[in-house]
Amino acid sequence: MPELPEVETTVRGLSRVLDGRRIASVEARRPDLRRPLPVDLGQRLTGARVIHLHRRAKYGLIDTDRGDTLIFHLGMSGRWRINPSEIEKHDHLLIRTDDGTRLALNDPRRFGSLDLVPTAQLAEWPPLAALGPEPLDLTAQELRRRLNGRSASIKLLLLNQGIVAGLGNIYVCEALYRARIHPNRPGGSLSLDRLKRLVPAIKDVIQEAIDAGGSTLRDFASPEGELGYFSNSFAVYGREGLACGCGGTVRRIVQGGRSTFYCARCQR
DNA sequence: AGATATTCCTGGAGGC
DNA sequence: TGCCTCCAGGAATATC
Repeated sequence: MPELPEVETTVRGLSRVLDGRRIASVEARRPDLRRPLPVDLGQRLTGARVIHLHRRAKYGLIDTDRGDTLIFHLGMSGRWRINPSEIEKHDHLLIRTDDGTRLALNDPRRFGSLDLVPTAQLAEWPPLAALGPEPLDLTAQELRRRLNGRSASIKLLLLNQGIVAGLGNIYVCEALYRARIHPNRPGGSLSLDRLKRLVPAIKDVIQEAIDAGGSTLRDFASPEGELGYFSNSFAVYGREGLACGCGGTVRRIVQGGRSTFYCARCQR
């Protein structure tokens, strides 16, 4: 499931083939993903030159010299394929550049999105404006301020993109494990000392995953198609019933309708 | 306002 | 083998 590290890996991969290139053609093969695609997507992108690619939380941002930014979100199952040998089922958007590179955005579950926003108005675009800080920029003091007064579990609060932006289920589970914090702890009750364990744990797990080129669960592949390998490094995620290094056993509970994996012995 | 539940979608896994 | 049910999950939306 693409979280921040997978999106970062995707943006870096796309950057290698898109940065500086002119978009020769755009083909939307269906009118919507989770939302309708911009009706003028092809018209506004065709002929534009890509001048910068970047990322905010789990959004990939492609700036063009026409003053527009193409914003993609990979949802649950989205991935970009570069120079695919053939069009596959669920290739919803096709882009060809002036040097003949072909890109296909493939998203079977269609939880992803595509938007086109004037670059000058990016900061005010509601989905971006609502985001909390990047986890790699976070401090314990800032997180404490954002958790202050919140009674919901730290697990669910870390999934809230308005508090910290870019974390998903996998990396929240892994970060809480590394910080030895029980996922059910009310977020507002965590001491500054515990947040001083948690914030570096978040940064470490995110950075390690970026360095590993993104993890792969079922359906993530970096744009070139090679699989990331961080999933081999999960300490708790998807490991229900297996042993923790402390001698405890990894448990699975459901919070907010989604699975949380943790060790009840070392996470308190 | 915050907490909680529901919704979207497909493919893969597991049961029988 | 085939049919069925369940599950995965990000974020918008609805409801209390």
